Formats: sequence, C-alpha cells, structure tokens
Amino acid sequence: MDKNIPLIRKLGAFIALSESELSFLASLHKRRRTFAVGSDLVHQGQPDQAAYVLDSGWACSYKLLENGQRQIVDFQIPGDFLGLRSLLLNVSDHGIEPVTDIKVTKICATDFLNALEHTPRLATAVLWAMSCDEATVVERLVDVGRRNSTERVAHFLLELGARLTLVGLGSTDGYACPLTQYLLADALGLSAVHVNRVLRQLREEGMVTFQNGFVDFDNYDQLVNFAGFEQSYMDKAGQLRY
Amino acid sequence: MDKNIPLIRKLGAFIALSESELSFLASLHKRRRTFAVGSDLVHQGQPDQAAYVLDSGWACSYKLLENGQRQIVDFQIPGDFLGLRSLLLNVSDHGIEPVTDIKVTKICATDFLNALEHTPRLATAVLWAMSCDEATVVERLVDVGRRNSTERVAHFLLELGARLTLVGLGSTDGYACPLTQYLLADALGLSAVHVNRVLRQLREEGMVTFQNGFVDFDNYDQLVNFAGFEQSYMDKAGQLRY
DNA sequence: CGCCTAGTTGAGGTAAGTCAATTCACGTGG
DNA sequence: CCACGTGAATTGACTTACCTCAACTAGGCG
Repeated sequence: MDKNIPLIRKLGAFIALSESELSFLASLHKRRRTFAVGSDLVHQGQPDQAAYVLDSGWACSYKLLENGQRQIVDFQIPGDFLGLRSLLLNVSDHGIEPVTDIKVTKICATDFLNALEHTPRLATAVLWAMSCDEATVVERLVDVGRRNSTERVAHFLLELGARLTLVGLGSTDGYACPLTQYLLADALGLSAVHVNRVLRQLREEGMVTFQNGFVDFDNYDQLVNFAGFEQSYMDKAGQLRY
Repeated sequence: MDKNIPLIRKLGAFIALSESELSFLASLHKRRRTFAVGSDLVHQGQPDQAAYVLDSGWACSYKLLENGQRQIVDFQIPGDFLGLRSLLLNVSDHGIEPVTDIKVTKICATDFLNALEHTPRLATAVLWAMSCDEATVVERLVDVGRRNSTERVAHFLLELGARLTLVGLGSTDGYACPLTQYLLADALGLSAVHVNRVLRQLREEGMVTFQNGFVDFDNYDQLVNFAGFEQSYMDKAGQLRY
C-alpha cells in the first residue's frame, strides 16, 4: 500500500502494520492542510483538540517567555507528530509554527482516542513515537545544560542528521537544512551572534559547513568525536519489537 | 479499593478506572523492591526490559557525558513512572538512581505490552502520564535554555512544589525536599557553588528558603511573579477527560 | 577523634551575551 | 532597470553572568 506516506513509514518501522491498521492510517489522510511560513498552527495557551502529522516540510514547537525570549523545544521533520503531547493535556503548553511551507494531516482528538481504544497495537506504536520525541527533547536538554556552545552546535547538527537519515533525507555527507541561525540560537539557548561565530569556527576547522540551506559534514568522524555523539541512540528506530 | 496506591491515585486522576482495571493495577503490586541511596536502578546504556513505579521516596534520571559531567533530566516523586521511556526503545539511554531510599514496583516489558493491548483505556492513561513527563522535561529545557540562574532556581522550586501538591506532598507554604545543592546544580545546568549563591539571594530577598531538607515559600506570590511561573500548567492533572 | 559530605564564601577568569555597524541576497514597486 | 526595504549573515568592541579554584565551617558517624 502507500508505503511512502511518512506516518506509515514511521510507525511501520516499529511494528508490522496489519491491513486494517494500514487502511485506518491511510484513511486519516483525507484531512490534509497546508500552512505557509509565518502562520502558526497552534498558539501557546490555546485549548486545542487536534494534533497533526507532518507530511512535508519542517516545523518547530516552542515556548515563549514573558520577557519575549523563546525556547524552541524541537524541530519536526516529515513523519513526525505535531502537538501530540497537548492532545491529552487540555491546553497546548507550547506553540507550533512552520519553518518552511508545510503539508499536514489533521487528527482530531476524538478520532485519535477512538483509534487508541480499537487498535491497541497502534497505541503501542504511538507510545513508541512519543518515546522518541521525548528522547529528542532530553538530548536537547543535555546539549543546553552541559555542553559548551561549540559542542552543542556540533552535537545538534549530528543529531538532526541522524534523524533525517532515518527518513531518507540525509546521510553522513550532510543534508538540506532550512533552518536559520536565529532558529538554531533559539533551539540551543544561545544568541544568534554567537551561533554565527561557532558555525564559522566549525567550518574553519573543517568539520561541518552550515551554509545556503545545506549542512555538509566535511569530516564526519572528527565531528562525531568532537561532539561526543553517541551514534548508538539512532537505535531508537528500525527496531521491530514485535 | 486501594486508593492510596500512588499509581492508582495518579492514573485515577485522569480516567475513571473500572473494577477490572483497578484489580489489574493492584495485582502489579506484588513485585515490590527497595533501593537504597547509592544503588542505581538502571545504568545508562544497559539494555533493560523493565520499568518501575515509584511508591515512596524520590529518584532522579540522568545522562552522563564523556567528560564526567552529568545532566539530571528529571526528579521522580511518588506515583511517577521510572524508565517508562526506555521500555519501548531497546536500550536505556539514561541512568536512574535513588535520591532517598525508595520503594518501587517492577513492571516487566511483556506484562506492560500485554496490558496495553488488553486494557486500552489504561494505554490512554499511560500516554497521558507520559505527556506529563515530557511536559516536565520541556519545562526544564526552558529553564536551562532561557532563564538566568536566579529565575531558573526559583521556577524549578515552584514547579516541583506544584507537582508535589498534586500528590498531597506540598502546598503554597512549601514542602519537604531531600535534594542537595549538588543535585539541583546537575538538574539546572549550573555549578553547585552558584546554586548556593542563588539560594542565598532568594532567601535574603524573602522569597524562598531552601534549607535543612525543606523548601519554605516565604512569599509565594512574589516568587511566582519573579520566576514568571505559569500556574495554569498544573492543569496537567486533575482533568478527568472521560 | 578524625573523616566525609554538604554547605558557604571570596577572588579571579572566561565563555557567551549585548550593542552596533556592515554586507549580502532577495523581492517589490516606481 | 534601478531604488529601496527587509531579513539573514557577519564581524568587532565591550560587558557580564556564571565558572573554577580554593579555603573554610558545620554536622554525622564509625
């Protein structure tokens, strides 16, 4: 069937989907929408009863502080859920905005809860997807809490590469990356000015080049070593547990 | 029935549990274990097929870096799951250790997956619990990424208070807190020395006193205001959705 | 009595922030 | 076709929040 629907590819990497599960997932794909850069999908604090699956493009989820600063919690790439967490809590505790123009599939809360009850193996798969999301946030926390700016940027670019590789959008050579230095700064708890300096340093040392919408790993092994990147945790995916 | 089993109280806050669900949860409570301070429950990188529920005491989950630093990801209080995330991923990407002597209930992976398949409403409740966990980690990320040290400590103490209040272990007056300044430092991405200075400052300004195993909110409202604490996100719990 | 852990405080260093100016790529409208 | 505006990236000069090192105190316990 539609093996190239991002969500199916993603969940299918964890469990073998039955015919009925596949058709259920495919049926979701009727509610498709498009969002352009600049138009938020979800506003922080807004009560919402819907989540989305990202079909194409990049998005980011973030939290705003009173003083106008913001912390980007995570970037989402095709196949990822958007706003899954706020589906069970009653209010979205974070905002979501497109990084590029995006296509999404909407999932209503009621449909979602129904699906959980009637296709329990899907529920397990969703739980797994959520575990992956959480692992990503944890990785970000470690970046921000305990790595200096250079390691932090290096580690982040590697991790993003690993995630993209899993969905066929990257390799150890690099990947297309629509992020700006400002977005990077907000995700990594740095100032944009400093991100710029760090990127220059990494480029001059011949490890990564972040430029013109592309990340090029000039020396992947050296970068991995420098950032203390644990490649093993890519294990997150591709493990058919049952 | 055993309404004071922490897990039942926790999940029961989200869904109304049926008799069979209750008895299933109660049946879990045969596999109880005790861990003393200093004995890790889970080692980072160890493949594990079990999670736990914390019945009494405090624990923390953390990640170690190559350079010997560590980042505490979250503290767990009675009723919380331990290692839930690593149950579906194959390897535990983090370590877990007791903060105090603790009592836990062990949950094997197979039992857990079985339960998900056969009691779908429990699956939903677990998903909700996981959403709460993730929200906590996100809050920590915002602390570390975008708040200065004083706001960060203040916000953290408030958030912990809110969580403890939900399980009857705290109030706006304060709570018993077994954490050391070193643990606080590892959780907040600060040095222990600096944590000490910040705590002194908060104490001298009459907002919180962190001393002798207790957190006393000397001026709750002022502290909330200073830290930019959103009380509403306590909404996470107590919402019987269906 | 002496050791160990937790907490406290001071002095000095540095990584990263802020402010500000400049360049470049780009679209858009006159 | 050029003038203009706008968002992204770049670089320098200066400031500062937090870290490191180090010394010291106080309580708990074998």
